[in-house]
Amino acid sequence: MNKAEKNVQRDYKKGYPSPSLQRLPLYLRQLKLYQREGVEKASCTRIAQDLGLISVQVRKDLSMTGIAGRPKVGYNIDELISRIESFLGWDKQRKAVLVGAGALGGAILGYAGFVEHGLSICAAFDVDENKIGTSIRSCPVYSLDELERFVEQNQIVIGIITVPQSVAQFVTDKMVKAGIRAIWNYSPVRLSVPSNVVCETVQLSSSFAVLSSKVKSMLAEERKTGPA
Amino acid sequence: MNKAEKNVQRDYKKGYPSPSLQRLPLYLRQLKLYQREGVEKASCTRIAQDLGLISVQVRKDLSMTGIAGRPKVGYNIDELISRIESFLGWDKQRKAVLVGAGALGGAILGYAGFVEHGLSICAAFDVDENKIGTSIRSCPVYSLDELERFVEQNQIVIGIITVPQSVAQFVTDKMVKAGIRAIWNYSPVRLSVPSNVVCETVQLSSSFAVLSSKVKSMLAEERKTGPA
DNA sequence: TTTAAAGCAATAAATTTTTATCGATTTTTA
DNA sequence: TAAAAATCGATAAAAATTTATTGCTTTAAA
Repeated sequence: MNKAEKNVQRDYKKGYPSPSLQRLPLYLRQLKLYQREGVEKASCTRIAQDLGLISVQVRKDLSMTGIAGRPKVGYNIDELISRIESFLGWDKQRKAVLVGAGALGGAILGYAGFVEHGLSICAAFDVDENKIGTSIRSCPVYSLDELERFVEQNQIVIGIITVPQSVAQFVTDKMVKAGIRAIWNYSPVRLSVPSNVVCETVQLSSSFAVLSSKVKSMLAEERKTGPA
Repeated sequence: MNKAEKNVQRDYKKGYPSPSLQRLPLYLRQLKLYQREGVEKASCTRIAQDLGLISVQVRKDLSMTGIAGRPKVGYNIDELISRIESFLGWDKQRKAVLVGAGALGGAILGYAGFVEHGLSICAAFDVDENKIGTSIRSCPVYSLDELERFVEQNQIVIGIITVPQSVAQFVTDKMVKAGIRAIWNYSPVRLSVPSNVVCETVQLSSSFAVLSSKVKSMLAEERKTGPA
């Protein structure tokens, strides 16, 4: 590894383990399920069982939030939920805009779950004249030209990118210029952003690659041992 | 970890490192970019640079596919592409159905990229009478009642789930019963499937959790050192 | 009241994944 | 034609992540 490569890597600041962070929403969902069932306490053993994990991992993950559990009892569900939510910053609403009011954009606007994660999508933007002026899922669609003004006036923090890959970097630059600080990117391109802006890309094909690999080894297995 | 927990874990067969698998589509995309530019060879150094990775990691990842590179030159791009594609099984089309012809389903049907990954979505299914009989992105929408017959008659391997979480397990069971062997799940529920069926869940909230964590540490950093 | 069981917390071990190093090979340049 | 530079492939080291172990605490049952 040469010096240039080292600098690339060092750009990311060491925080919490990413696999653990990614499991937190699973716990949250399960805990809310318990909550709806009227259960008040949950042990790691129980949570692990219900999620197909093992208890020590759950315990270690949850310890990130600083919660204390009681032996033989577990954690208080209400407290655990609010601990996780505040750990992720999901306890307060963060304002967002979405650019690209196509099918994918519409799907994200329509997914109610994100509201529970503190994501408040205030407006969508597009260049399509037929969409501008309409509402999608009660979210107004404006012209992309108005992005900058809107972001400034409404102190938007998060930008969601659901445009075709050919214009993803262009939209990113516009967002950055407008003052967006975090970008949730649904396009498959690697966006370049300044160091004071964070970015997270959803790679659907990565997920499909994992599935494909599973399929391949399943089929290979069957050729050896015969179909199930 | 008790015995029951051990069995849960052992259910998955050890294959290739999942992080490596997830990077393969990134390489593929970059390589096709080179290809369109008319470039014939690419070194790990170059690929790493363009993707923000380091060369040894790229080299190790690509070695999964069994490709041989030449020192000082790199890999032949055409060959590397077909190696990756065949490694993932993306070189031959696999037939799929999609259940849940809502916004998310429509977005997936509309994403042309998946065709390049060997994913051939033959039909969509829904229970909404207004959708049944129509076409979305030139993909016919049938009644969910017809799923089983269609899967059997057309030898469908993959099922894509884009329904609300409340019916995800119900749809899964239907798919399994019909003979689907792989499920790509876009709902946030953990699906239970028999051991001869593989399943991969897209967790959008996990991605958002990572972004949220980045935002939190960015903001915390700024409170210490002052805004950029 | 004692004993047993469940489960948390902390620490240690194992595993997986990433990164570094080194020798060999190919190309380019002197 | 020899030396230098780039990069592969393999192996070793380091770091990150997962899993195991141990001791202590709380609850419940004998």
